[in-house]
Amino acid sequence: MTEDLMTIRQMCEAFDVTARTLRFYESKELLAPIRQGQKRLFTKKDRARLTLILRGKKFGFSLEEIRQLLEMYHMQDQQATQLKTTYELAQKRLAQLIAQREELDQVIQDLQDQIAWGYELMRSKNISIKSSDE
Amino acid sequence: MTEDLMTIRQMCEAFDVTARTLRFYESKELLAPIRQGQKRLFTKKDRARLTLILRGKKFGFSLEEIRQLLEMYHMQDQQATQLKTTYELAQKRLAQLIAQREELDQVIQDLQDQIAWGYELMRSKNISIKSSDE
DNA sequence: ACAAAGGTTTACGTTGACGTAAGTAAAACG
DNA sequence: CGTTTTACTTACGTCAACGTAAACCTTTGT
Repeated sequence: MTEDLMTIRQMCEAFDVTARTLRFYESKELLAPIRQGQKRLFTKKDRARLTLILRGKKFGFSLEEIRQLLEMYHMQDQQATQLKTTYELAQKRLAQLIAQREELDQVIQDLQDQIAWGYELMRSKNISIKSSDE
Repeated sequence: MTEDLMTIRQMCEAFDVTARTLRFYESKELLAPIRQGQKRLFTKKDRARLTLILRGKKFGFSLEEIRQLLEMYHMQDQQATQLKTTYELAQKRLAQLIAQREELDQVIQDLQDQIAWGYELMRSKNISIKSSDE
């Protein structure tokens, strides 16, 4: 049962990141692996956090922004004020994300139109298209 | 009719970017304003491109990636090979964008769940919530 | 016993995307 | 006609997010 602990190397392989990255995240207080002597041991909690970190990164959140969002996960006993602040911050983020999705829909539409246009252009020039396997 | 030309300062105000940014984009061949002596004059085409650049940036495209995508807009007379390459590149991008949208939907869902959880937590602690105007 | 494997800290290097400052030149205004 | 305004080039600075190298432990297999 005590074996939900992972070494740094195992983490690297599981999440496809470098050891440097994990140590860097720790230095920025995004992760807090426990220590066995010198060595880091990453818990389930660390893995959950890392998943969120990597997900956040895909959408252009800075590490500092991610750090703030991560706080929300562990505020059970914190002060009310801070909780409320984070709650409001989360609301703002949500609004941003929804706006971002609308824009993304637009970008996808634009690109699809362009592809259709390019397709016609290619047809008119008799360029064979095929899939891509030569 | 020759007045779809804008100075750098006008561009800055219209798009809320700095002059440095516009010159930087030119140096990276993302923009190609015409010159009147030393001075840059930005055409409608430049503005269309800048719109796309800024839009692309919102979704984490690097300037180099954006540059490649921009090529598609002006390939009318180019070689077929290049056209085909770009066409395929656009297809890949499209797939990426759609995947990104799916992930974004997931992030939005997660955040909404968290907000609901935080809301309950706050209710249980009798923290007043209100809108935010106070 | 000892070398290879895996881990550590410390610290300088790098890349992308600009910021910022210095020093000119041209143009528009009072 | 002098002086602000606007713009230009050149070039060094910056910040985030790591990469990379050096120098060092410690365990583990043979």
